[in-house]
Amino acid sequence: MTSNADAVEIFRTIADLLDLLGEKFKPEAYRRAARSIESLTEDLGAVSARHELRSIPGVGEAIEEKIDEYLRTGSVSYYERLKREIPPGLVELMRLPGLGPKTARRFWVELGIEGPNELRDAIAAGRLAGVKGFGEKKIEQIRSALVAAAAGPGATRRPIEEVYPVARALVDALRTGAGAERVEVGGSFRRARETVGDLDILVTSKDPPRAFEVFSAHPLVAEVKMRGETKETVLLTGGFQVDLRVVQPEEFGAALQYFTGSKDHNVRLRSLARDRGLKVNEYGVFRGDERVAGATEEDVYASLGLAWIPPELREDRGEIELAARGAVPSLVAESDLRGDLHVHLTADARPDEVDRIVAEARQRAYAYIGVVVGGVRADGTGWLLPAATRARLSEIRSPGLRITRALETGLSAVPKEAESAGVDFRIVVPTSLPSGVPESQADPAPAALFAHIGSSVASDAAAVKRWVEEARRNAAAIEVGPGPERLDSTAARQARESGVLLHLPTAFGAAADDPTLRVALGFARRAGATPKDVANARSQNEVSDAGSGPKRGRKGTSNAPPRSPSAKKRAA
DNA sequence: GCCGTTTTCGGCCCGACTGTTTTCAGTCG
Repeated sequence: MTSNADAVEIFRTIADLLDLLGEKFKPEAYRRAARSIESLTEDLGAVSARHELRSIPGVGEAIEEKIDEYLRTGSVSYYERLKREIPPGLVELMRLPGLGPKTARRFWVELGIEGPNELRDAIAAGRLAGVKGFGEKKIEQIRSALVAAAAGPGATRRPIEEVYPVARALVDALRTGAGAERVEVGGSFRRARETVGDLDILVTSKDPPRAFEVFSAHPLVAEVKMRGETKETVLLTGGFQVDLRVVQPEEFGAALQYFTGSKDHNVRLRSLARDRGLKVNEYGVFRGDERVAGATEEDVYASLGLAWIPPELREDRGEIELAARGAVPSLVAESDLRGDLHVHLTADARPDEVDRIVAEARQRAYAYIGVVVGGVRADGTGWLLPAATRARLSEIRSPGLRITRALETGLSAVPKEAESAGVDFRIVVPTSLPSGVPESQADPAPAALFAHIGSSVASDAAAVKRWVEEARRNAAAIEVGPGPERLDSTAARQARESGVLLHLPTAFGAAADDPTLRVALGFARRAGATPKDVANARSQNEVSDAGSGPKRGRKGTSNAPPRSPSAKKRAA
């Protein structure tokens, strides 16, 4: 069995092994290819079958051959040979913080050390003392890195929704307490990647030392790792790393662009600049010694002949070409949202909860909401909101707001007891009725939305593909956002490219700083979604048309949610 | 090993910081 993730790991390790051999440019070439493969929305096997491997950025003749060999045989002979040449323990060594390929190689060549255990013993035996380039501090640094590595994996990337509150707290502290004028978070957080390895915070300040003081005194900060003139690195409790950089106002745009990345995007930008006789760094865009841009990101891109590119697209996946043609898509934004088809109440909600939801929808100026009135539990039994609450839903009127009722069911599994709910459309969730549970024979309401779909793409790309295909066949939207039950940005891109609309959770009833919607928007934007690609950014009219794509098989008849008579008239 | 509105060969982002140096190499992002 082959997988993209497996191929990525092979190419990453090849890069590390080549690093250890002292190769200059090959390692980056293999890493580049690995990053590209990681962000693919389909299996390498499918790309290979179409003979399109070379269209993957960073994949040329040699890497194409290795991918094909991997797909055929499950292994790569070049990789196997490198592993025989170089002790695998050296890769572990060079991955220790503060150590790199050069140092690991010196241990191997000069001291015969082939792995972490041997290095630990060598340090204990004093064999490093007196070796050129290894002073007391360096040896101590290595010793503690070894101890940390032995204690288990260090700080790993964290889900972006967990990082939101941390980012917010630090940004607030810098704004209010540190005299910082502009404050922005860059890095993969700003690009809305699913996971974030560290935070890069940029500020302008007339008093940098004060910014550093306030920052390192923040209650979340456990340890100051490093402080220079313009940059400070701290570790939070739990080991999460945050970098603070203080820049001049005239550099702010260039610095934000630079520290937002991605690496591949920046490399492309730099070579584009070089071709035009310009130089880009974090201080600005320069022609010789003259700064031609730097205060804003728009200036930086414009000086290179490019339209501004939303951070979520900066992955070198064709966005620079789009920006050169002035064809960057207008990605969906919060202000585009016009409703929510998936509003949950608690199962025992009282009628006044309905009024609360409606008030919130009005406050957001939404045109429609779909409220879940019942569904099917894992054991196959149905549940419904209390009768009085359902009655309130049916009778409540709110000018300009259409209220529809949804039932959560399996793809075809509608429990008989949920029949009486009187619903407008179904939300399909991954469940099936156990044998013996009576299934409704009535014509079910159409499926307009697929939700609660387990979607960690890395773990089961095939399952995501099946759900996207089912959503497409039902002409239903599919939910995108944080958490294991929603599609991530890679799966969202796959859905969008298959012509499936995305649905964003708008977090009814949540606290003002709840990150769910922001993260969902970020994922949708990473997937390249414009308002037209998002079900709940469409007008009520268009949403009512959700069932007008490829026809459902079986029992599907009407569109969902049903159009109001006036909507039908307008559409006609 | 990849790549090309100057190139199919000759480039490949670039600056901050640390430690160990006495002018710089290695690592990191």
